[in-house]
Amino acid sequence: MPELPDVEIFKRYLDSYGLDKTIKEVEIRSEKVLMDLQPEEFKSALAGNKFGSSQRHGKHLFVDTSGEKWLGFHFGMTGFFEYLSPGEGPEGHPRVLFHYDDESCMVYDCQRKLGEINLVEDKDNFIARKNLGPDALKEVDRDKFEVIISNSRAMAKSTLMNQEKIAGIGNIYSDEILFQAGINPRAKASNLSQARIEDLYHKMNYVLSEAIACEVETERMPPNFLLPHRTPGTSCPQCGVNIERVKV
DNA sequence: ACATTGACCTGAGAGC
DNA sequence: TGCTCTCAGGTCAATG
Repeated sequence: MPELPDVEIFKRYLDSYGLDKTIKEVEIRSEKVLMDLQPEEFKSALAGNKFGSSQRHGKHLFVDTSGEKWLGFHFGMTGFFEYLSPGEGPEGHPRVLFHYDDESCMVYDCQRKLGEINLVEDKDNFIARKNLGPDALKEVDRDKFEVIISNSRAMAKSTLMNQEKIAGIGNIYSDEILFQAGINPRAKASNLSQARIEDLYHKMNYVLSEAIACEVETERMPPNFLLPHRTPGTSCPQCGVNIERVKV
């Protein structure tokens, strides 16, 4: 669920509530999301520090800790941040809690524990190690996009979702982008005409930036978006036919 | 190089 | 009410 637009909203949320405050203590309720990181190492790397600027790459969010390392957040399928004012307790599935010295708190919540938090020495290095492609919104221009698509022998949907080719797009938004472009998700990427690819490029930017502008709230999205009508049994926002589900 | 499947996790909701 | 089953959909590894 957290794809590029979601993570961008998480970034803005953290930027507005969580930066420049001293971290008093880090509470770890699930070591699972720290992967192979030692909890004590994690805590000591952060205690007394502050979150500074943050940078998003695809579905990853990197946060300056004013220490030697950055924090790398990934949100899996169910991750998000929740800011707690002093006195408020966490609800839901808090996994890691960053307690500030003013008694407020930034919570990393991840119900299914498929997300992860890493200490990252060098984020470019991290991106390279993970083989992440260029960020879909910031680092892919028209020409680069055309090369990526026309060189991919996979299905259009798989190509858009492949983080090594383009970083940031997942199941939901690949569907939306292809829907807006009128392209069958099963179509072979390299078979698309240049005109189709160019249109697809604009639709990718349109969908992603529109979703961010709506702060990822489905109710606020344009009426021609498929996203709020993904469940089978509802009708197409553009032509009215019943929505059916196919597995791609 | 790509498709497919299952594993990882957990809980909300459906159905009985 | 309470149980079990299905589903959600990001990433990775194994297999074809």
